[in-house]
Amino acid sequence: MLLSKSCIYGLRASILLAKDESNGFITIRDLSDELNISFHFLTKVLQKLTRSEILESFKGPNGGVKLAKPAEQVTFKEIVISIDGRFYKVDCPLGLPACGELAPCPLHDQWEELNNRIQNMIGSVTLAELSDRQKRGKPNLQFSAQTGS
Amino acid sequence: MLLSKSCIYGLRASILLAKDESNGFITIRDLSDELNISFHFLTKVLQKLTRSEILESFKGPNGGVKLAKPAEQVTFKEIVISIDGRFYKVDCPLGLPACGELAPCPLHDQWEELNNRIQNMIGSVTLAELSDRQKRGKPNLQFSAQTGS
DNA sequence: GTATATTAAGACAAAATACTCTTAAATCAT
DNA sequence: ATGATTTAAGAGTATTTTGTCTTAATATAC
Ligand code: SF4
Ligand code: SF4
Repeated sequence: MLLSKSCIYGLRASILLAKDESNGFITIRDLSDELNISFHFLTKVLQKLTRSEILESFKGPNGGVKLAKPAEQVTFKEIVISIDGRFYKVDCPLGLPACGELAPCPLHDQWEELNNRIQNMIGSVTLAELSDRQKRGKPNLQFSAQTGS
Repeated sequence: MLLSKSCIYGLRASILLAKDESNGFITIRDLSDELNISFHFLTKVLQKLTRSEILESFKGPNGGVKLAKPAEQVTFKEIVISIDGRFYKVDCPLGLPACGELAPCPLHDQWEELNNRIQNMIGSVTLAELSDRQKRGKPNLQFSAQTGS
C-alpha cells in the first residue's frame, strides 16, 4: 500500500473536480456517489484539502467544493501531502544507522532512485493532466468501488 | 510505508541470520535483543518464515532458528511474500477500470515502470548480498530501534 | 524422571486506520 | 423569520495492524 485510502479518495475526488470546467461548486454528495464511497468519510478527507487551500468550499444551497486554483497548478504531490500529512518517502527497510554513505549495500542506490522517481512522478503531474485522460475518455468510464492500492 | 513492520522485522532478523556463518541455531531472544524489538512479536514473524521453509527452527536448549538454505538462495522478495502474504505491488491509486490499455494517463507508464523496478530490485537481491555489507561493516554498527518505512 | 531452555500457538490488549453518525454552522429561497 | 441544503466538526464504531502475555510442546542436561 503506497498511499492511504483517504489519500486515494482525495485524489479521485480532485480529479472529478478538475474534470468539471464550469468552476462552480459540486456537492460532496455528488462526488461520493460517483466514487462509490461514504459521503461522511469523503467529507472529512476533503476538509483537509480545504484547510490546505487546495479546495474551496461553500456551505448552504448551491454550495459544495471546487478547486481553489486552476487544475494546471495542483500537483498530485500537494494532495498527498495535504491528506497523508507527510512527505511521501520510501525508506530503506533495513534501517541501519551510519549506513549508506560509507558502505552502501547493493540496494542503497536503488532505494534512492526509487524515491527520486516517485517524487518526480507525483510532483510533476497536475490534476489537469490527470483529468484530461478522463475528459477524453469514453463516457461510460466510471470509478470503481475497488481502491487499487 | 512500503512494507509492513512485520516484514521489516523479518528482513532484519534474516540478515542477522545470514551474517552468522556457523550455521548453528540462533535464539529468537538473541535476535530480538539485537534488533531492539519484542521477542514475542518477532517470534510470530519468524514462525511465518519457518512455515514457508525459509527458516528452520529447533526447540529446546541449543535450539533457535537458522536459514533453511544458503543465504545466496534467499531473496528479499521471498521474505516479503512470506510475511506480508501478498505479492508486492504498487497499484495506480486512481483505480479506473478499462483504463490504461486504451488511453493511458500521464502516469500509467511510470506506475508500471515503478513496479518493475521494485520487483526487480527485491527479486534479485539475496540475503547473502545484504549481509555482506554488514559483515564488512564497522563492528559497532547496530540496528536501530526506529523502523524506517 | 525432573528441571531448564527454547520455539509454537493462541488469547488478549493497544494503536492506527477506516468508516459512520449526529449535531452545529452557514447559506439560500421563500 | 422559517425551513431547506450543504459543509464543518467531532463523537463514536469497526477493522486492521501491532504488540504483549500465557500456556503448550519439544528438546536437552543432569
Ligand atoms: S546501505 Fe542503504 S539500502 Fe543498504 S541497508 Fe544501508 S541504508 Fe539501507
Ligand atoms: S491510465 Fe492512469 S488512471 Fe488509468 S490505470 Fe493507468 S495510471 Fe491509473
